[in-house]
This record gives sequence, structure tokens and C-alpha cells, in this order.
Amino acid sequence: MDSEMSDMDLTPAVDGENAPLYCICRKPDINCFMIGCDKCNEWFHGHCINVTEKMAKAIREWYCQQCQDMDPSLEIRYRKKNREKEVEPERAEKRSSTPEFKMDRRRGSKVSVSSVNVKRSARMCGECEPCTRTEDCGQCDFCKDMKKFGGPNRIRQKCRLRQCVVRARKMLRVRDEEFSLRERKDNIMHRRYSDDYDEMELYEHYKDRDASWGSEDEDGPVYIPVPRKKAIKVKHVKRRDKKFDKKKESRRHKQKQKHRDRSRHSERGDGRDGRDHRQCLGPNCIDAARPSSKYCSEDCGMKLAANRIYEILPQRIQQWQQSPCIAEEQGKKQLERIRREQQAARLRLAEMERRFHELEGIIAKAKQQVVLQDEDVNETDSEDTDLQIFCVSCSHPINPKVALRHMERCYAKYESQTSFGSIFPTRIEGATRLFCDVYNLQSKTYCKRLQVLCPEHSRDPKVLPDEVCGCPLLRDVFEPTGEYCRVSKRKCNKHYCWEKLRRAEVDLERVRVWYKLDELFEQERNVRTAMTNRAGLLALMLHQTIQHDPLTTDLRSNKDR
DNA sequence: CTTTACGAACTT
DNA sequence: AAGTTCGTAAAG
Repeated sequence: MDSEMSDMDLTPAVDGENAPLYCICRKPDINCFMIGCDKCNEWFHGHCINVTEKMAKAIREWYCQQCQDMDPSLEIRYRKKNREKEVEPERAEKRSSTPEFKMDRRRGSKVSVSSVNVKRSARMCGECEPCTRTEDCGQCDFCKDMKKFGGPNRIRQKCRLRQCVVRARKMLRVRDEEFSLRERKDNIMHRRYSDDYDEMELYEHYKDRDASWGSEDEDGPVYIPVPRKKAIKVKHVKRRDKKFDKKKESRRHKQKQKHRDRSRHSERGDGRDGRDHRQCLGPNCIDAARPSSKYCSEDCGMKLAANRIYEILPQRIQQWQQSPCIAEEQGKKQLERIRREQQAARLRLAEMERRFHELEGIIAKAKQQVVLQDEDVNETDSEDTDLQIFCVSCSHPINPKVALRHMERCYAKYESQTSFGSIFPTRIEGATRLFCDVYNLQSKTYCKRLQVLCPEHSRDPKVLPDEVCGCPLLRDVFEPTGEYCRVSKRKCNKHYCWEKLRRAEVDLERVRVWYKLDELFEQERNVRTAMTNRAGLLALMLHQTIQHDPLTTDLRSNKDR
């Protein structure tokens, strides 16, 4: 096989019995460059049709000769870039010689507009500040996504600060306003504002300014104090020089940007000093604040914070105490209810534990009974007919006499094939024999069936030949007679596994009570957490209670009492 | 409708 | 070849 394959490289004429044939040569060779027709989907060897791999790279759509003959409208299409290269020289020249020439492609195109060389595209006006920005901030989510900043390159969008004010989608421009604020703040070092200055307002201010700046530029030679970007000659300049110029430009531009911001800031004339050194806001401190901080040190910040608390807290506590807290009262009521229910559940649990022991006593007593031989004659009563019922598990027809026994076993058989576990063992102190809790190494879980009902991990005990059934006999379904069934356990079909079922009944109820207790405990915890958090330090500092209308409040509190 | 992810055109 | 970023499908 191997040799055949390698042969194929050299002699494509080797024709496998069922290998598909391709190309005009109708040969099965596939180990060379091939191109597919975009109409008929047939594959052709490059060398058969004189198309090299290099040529194919420039091709976007390719049609075979046959398809082109059949449909003359089919035209081989090339990729834009390559087509440009192949464009006749005169056309290329024409383009470069017309300053207004626009090639608005999907991508950034260089547009020559009155000798300013700018980049324009559907997403870039080319004139706003973000468009002219050349460096990525390295801080925004888009930058962080980039490979160069160690990101996974999943979002693939350019830096938020470089998203065009005019044409970029809004979501790309601003998402995390806080971020862009911080960034701008960092960039414009001289700009300072105190915390009572509305940050949103500031941001809006920026946005507006940016937008207006962009349009100003487009309007033409109206001179404003804001220095316009100077025309930079780039046309017919060698590539290297161009690069150099660009760098210079961006540097100069940045300087201008700074200058502009500074002058704008002072124009605002809001009395705030834009200089770098502000006084620390710490109590009685006359030092200068650290850069990008309102304080000279951590200590001063903490002092001010402490003062704030001393100042505000007593007043808030007073406010809090002035009016009754409805939620607090409701919480108290709820706690009371929960406690009552817990009490009831505990009683019920004690009752169930008592019944648990009582049952064990009954079972022990039942075991001491003696088998009555003549009873089993009675058992074979006239019901021994051809009546048939079907097992609920296996659906086999079964004799009613043995139905209970069969179904119990049948169910156990199926049930034991599945596991029913949790990764946690049961931890209920003081509870005997509740969950099975056998550890399954494979699934790393603990069995969560009732122990008495788990056919997977505990088999029914073997019944000895002389064992008695011992099921307590009842009158009118519920009333115990004090008598016990004295049929041989092996033969009694009426009370098959009665101990198991009775135990399960009790255990199930015990589990229910435990669940109830658990639920109540959870509720209590929630209510308590809510109550402790309600008038905590943080809550008091953050919120305040205002009595808008004392009359209404009084009425309400009077009604409550 | 917005956000995320990604192929691919385009640039460096 | 590697990096950038646009348009859009898919997901939310």
C-alpha cells in the first residue's frame, strides 16, 4: 500500500480500482496542488491547467474552462490587493495623480484630502482624536484582549481610546465609562477636579468636545485657538521617510493635545486650580496631596474617614431610633414563628424516635411467637383461582397469592441496579439507622436511600425455616388486637417483609422531620442575618431615615401598637 | 436588542 | 509571517 502511494507522486497514471478521477486528465492524483471550480466543484491539477499555487493565492473565485464556456458570464475573480498590482500602470498613475481620489474599501484607505494624509474607513473619520491616536492604552478590555498585551485575541477590536468618535460603533467607543474616565484622567495630567465635580458631566463634556473638534476640522479653515493639525507632506515620499514623519507627527500632535487641554481647562475658569499640587484633605493637614490622591498619606485618609464616622454616625443612630422599624418587627414575628415550628418539629421527632423503639420492641416480641401449623392450611383458601395480576416492575403475570412477594423481590432487583447517592455522608447526630450511607468508590458518593429500603447495599435477612411471621394483627385496619400472625415466615404471603415496611414508614417520617428542622434552621439564620445587617455600621453610614411626614409616620406607628 | 466570538481582509 | 481590526454570525 505504502509503495503504491509513493508511486502515485511520480506516476499519477496509476489508477486505483475505485479511486475517484479528477481534472481534465481524468487521473486520481491528489498529491499535488489542485484548484476547485466554484461552479461545478470539480478539482483540477494546477499543472494541467497552468495555474500555480502562487497564482491561486490571488484568486478569489475560479471557474473551469467548461463552466466558462457554458456560462460566459462566469469570470475568474481576483483578490483586490493582487488585482491592484495587476492593474495597468496608467490607471494606477491616474489614481495617485488625483488628490480627491477615494477608494473607500471595507478597510482603511488612504484618502488625500487637501494634502492632509489621513486614514479613513467605515469606522474611522480619520480626523477625530481617537483616529489620530497611534498608541493603544493597554488598559481597556480590547487592549487586554490583544496578543501584545497577553490577551487571548478573542475580541479583536482596536483600543477603546482609538475608536472613532464619529464612525465607530457606540459600544466599541464607550462601554466602561469609568475606565475611559480614568484613562483620560491619567493622560491629561494637569487636569484636576475635586470630588464634588460631577464625573458624568465631565465625561459628557469630553465627549462633546471630541465630537465638535472632529467637525471643526472638516468645516475648513476657520481658525480657533485650538491648534489644528498641520498639513504634513507625505505624498511621493519614500517609505522610510514617511514612517519617520508619522512618528514625528504623532509626537508633535501629542504635545499639542496637551497644550490644548491645558488651555481649555484654564478657560473653564471655575476657580479650581489646575496646578499639580493640591492640599491634602486630611484634618488639619497642610501638606500637599500625593499625585492622583486627595491625601498626602494613608494616615490622613484614614483620619478623615474616622472623623466622618464620628460626625455622621451618632446622628444616624438617633434618626434610626426615632421611627419604629417595621422590618425589624416583622423579623421578630418571623423568628417567633420559626421557633414555634422548631419546637413542634422537635416534639414530633421525639415522638418518632419513641415509635422507632416501640417498633423494635414489637418486632422483638413478634419473633418469640410460635408457629401455628394449622394456620397455613387456612392460608390456602378458596381464592386460589385462575385470577392473574401483573407485576408492576417486570409486567409478568403472577399468581395473586405470591404477588406481594414477587413484586417486592422484582422491585428490589431493579432498584439494586441503580445508585442513588450524594457526595456528602449523612451527619445527623443522635439519629440511628436512617440513611444507607454506603460509600461507592467508583462514583465517590454515599448512598442516600433509607437504610431499611436499600436493596443495593443490604439484602433482606435470610429467613430460617422455623421463623414465625409475627406481624401484629389489626382490627379495622388501624386498631391493634394484640395478636400476632403466627404463620411460618416463609409461607406467609400476606405480611411479606412487614418489618421492613413498618420500619421504613417510621424512618421516612423521621427524615421528613429532620428536613423540616433543617429548613427552619436556614430560615432562622436568614432572618437573623437580615436583622443584624439592618442597622449595622455600613448600613447606617450609607442610608438614612427621613421622616417626610411626621403625621403619617405617627399614624402608622400608632396603628401598629 | 446587545454582546461575544471569529473568519478573513488588510497592515506591518 | 505575524499582528490588527472589520463585518457579521451566533449567543445571550
